[in-house]
Amino acid sequence: MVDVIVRERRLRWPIARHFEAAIRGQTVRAIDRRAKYILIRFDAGTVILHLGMSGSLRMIKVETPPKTHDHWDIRLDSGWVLRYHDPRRFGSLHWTDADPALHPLLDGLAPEPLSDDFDALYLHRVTRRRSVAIKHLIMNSRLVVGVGNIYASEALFRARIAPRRAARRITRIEAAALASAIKEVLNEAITIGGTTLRDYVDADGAPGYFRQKLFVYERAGAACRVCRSVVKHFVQGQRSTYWCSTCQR
DNA sequence: ATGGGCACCTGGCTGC
DNA sequence: TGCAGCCAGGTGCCCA
Repeated sequence: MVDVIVRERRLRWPIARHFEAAIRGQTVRAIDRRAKYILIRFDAGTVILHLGMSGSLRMIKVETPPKTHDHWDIRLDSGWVLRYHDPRRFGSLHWTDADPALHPLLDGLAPEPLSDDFDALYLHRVTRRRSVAIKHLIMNSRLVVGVGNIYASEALFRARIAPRRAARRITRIEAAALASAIKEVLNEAITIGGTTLRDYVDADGAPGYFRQKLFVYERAGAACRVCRSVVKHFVQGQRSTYWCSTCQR
């Protein structure tokens, strides 16, 4: 049976008034994930949470005093607490008593990138008749999920595709290379614990080591690890893009 | 339907 | 040392 303490309701969306009452006294049945949303399933419904840019979850003992930006706790009978910390408050916390797949935040999300549903054929199909830059497209969660700003640049580098290319100009062969590159980048990053740029740590406090594997992200001005040309940087849709104009076409 | 831009925040770093 | 300005790992929403 869990108890819930909310200290700060003002996340990306305000935490609903009925949130605590909805889950108090229930038992956690399963933990799942859809795109970057974490799902905590109870008998009567599901908690849907997102870490945003700066959110983190930690299991701590109940007597540990909360720090600044520790916005909510889910307290377990065992004396352990799942505590959410998020300085920028871009994360979110929702409750649904319906099928979470039908929740507005999850309904309409693209297939899981590591599943068989996400493949060359799918990616080629969704790029048809779209003029948006390919980098922008692979960060659109209705078409591709799991690819944030770092992995977008990295996947395009591996697929040798220039980030500003119009999606509709991507060939079948390139779509295949890109779908593979996305799977590869995500799999490798997950295996070594993600990407720590500044302060990201996992649940045990360990940093992710994918930063050492980055080919272009945050390497502007440095030599391309493949061809030794200078890695370039520009701002695309308010986000930093990094690429090698020799390797990527 | 698609695409572009903005919004939500704090903190860390840089340069004056 | 202080402070202003800029940038950041995400993504939904509004408007053209």
